[in-house]
Amino acid sequence: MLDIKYLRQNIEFVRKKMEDRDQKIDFDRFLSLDAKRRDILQAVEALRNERNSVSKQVGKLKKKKEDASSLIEKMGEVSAKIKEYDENLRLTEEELNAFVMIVPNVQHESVPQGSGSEDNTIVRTWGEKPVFSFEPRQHYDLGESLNILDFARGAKIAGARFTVYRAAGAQLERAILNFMLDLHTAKHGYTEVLTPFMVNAESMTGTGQLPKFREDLFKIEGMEYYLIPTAEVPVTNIYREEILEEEKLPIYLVAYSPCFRAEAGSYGKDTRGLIRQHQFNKVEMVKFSRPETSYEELEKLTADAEEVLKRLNIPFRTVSLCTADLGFSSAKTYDVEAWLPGQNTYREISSCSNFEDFQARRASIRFRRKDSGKVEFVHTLNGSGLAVGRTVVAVLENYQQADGSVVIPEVLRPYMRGLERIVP
RNA sequence: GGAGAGAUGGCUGAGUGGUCGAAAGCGAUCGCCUGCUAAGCGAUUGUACGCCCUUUAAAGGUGUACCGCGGGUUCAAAUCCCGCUCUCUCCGCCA
Repeated sequence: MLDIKYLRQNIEFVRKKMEDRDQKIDFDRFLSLDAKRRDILQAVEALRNERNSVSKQVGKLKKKKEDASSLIEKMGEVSAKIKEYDENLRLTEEELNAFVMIVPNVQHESVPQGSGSEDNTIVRTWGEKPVFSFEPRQHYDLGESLNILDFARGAKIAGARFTVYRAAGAQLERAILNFMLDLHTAKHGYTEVLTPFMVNAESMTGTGQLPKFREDLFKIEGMEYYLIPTAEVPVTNIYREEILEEEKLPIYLVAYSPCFRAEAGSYGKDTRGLIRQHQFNKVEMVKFSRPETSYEELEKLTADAEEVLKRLNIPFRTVSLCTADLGFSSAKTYDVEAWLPGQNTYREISSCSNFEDFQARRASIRFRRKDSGKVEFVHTLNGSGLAVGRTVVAVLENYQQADGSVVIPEVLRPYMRGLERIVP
């Protein structure tokens, strides 16, 4: 969320930024709520001040065994008034809070203006697209004919958008996952964490899923637990309501987790295959940084995600999301898109974002400056490193052979007991 | 699931209705002392939100709130009452 003070003082700037994001937000209502809140606050604080000082006098009088009944009577009235104002204040703050919680982040100045994914700008492309002497097949065909992906049985035991992996397929998923975790921990300086896969409402609010995107989440019935849609949620919330030492920054964490997404409103999109599932595995990188280095960290984070594809020798391109595609909490996002020959297109396989202090303010994640002793919000960043299921898709499609087999990329072979090829 | 104990500042830990934002100790920072270090001495040591002042900064002044969370009693609550959450101990069950 945005800082209320910042919003108050830069209302026209934010108004313009939200127009660029095509967000219709009633900032006049914000201004009036904010003014109302401060009016009530001043009134109630004056009353409290009176009550505090008179109550002290009462204490002194009673000690001297003198009469204080008139003061007590008067303060009874004051207290009743305070109660009234408090209720009013609570309602106003609730409204104000509800408003601020649904205002998206202010995008960075480098974010391209646009009205759809066609306006995302291509930052770079890497790799040689493989050339096939045959018509390359889509991953779900390959997966079924190799008997490593079973969509029918996934649907039977759970429903649409669930898949059973078997044999070399299950092994490939696990190999990719371990390869990525090892790369990020050994070469990129991340510390691995393993978190709960269910979280409470406070955590979901901290990273921005709640209150606005409730319908995208799976909730446990009868309990205040939500299944995580990404490890970003538990990992970012590790430091919720904490003040960190400046020397500890930047903090790099990497986590494997399954991700659960209701995919509300995606009917008809990517209905076949592994691309869009209710449950998928992901390796997620999360950073906590000082504000002045967060954009530098975003570049490094994106490079860390790209490195996975480079080592797998899968062609990709990186795009900077335009205002229309930018997520609610993000100030700037790069999507890394892997080349999928079967689909003859690039598909998102990683999304790397700088949230600046947007999540940190919601989650109250702060740090203390060493020289001044001042407390400030950290900047949080995260990026997939990578989505595992989609990486399986990319491997199958890029490494498929004329005979229907799939060659295992060399870096994955140690994770698959030396297996070089998946054959029908 | 049953029984009991507890939750106070960066940490340890006092505080059972008023002078408590909170004793004491530790730690930290600054200063003094000192050939260096240690010891010693002195000072400082939370966060948030308002208001005043100010260049919409910083600093400063001032007020309010916060002793796990939420409510209640009272002129007045860290302290009394109710509910909740979490932690610990014992018993049961369990991967």
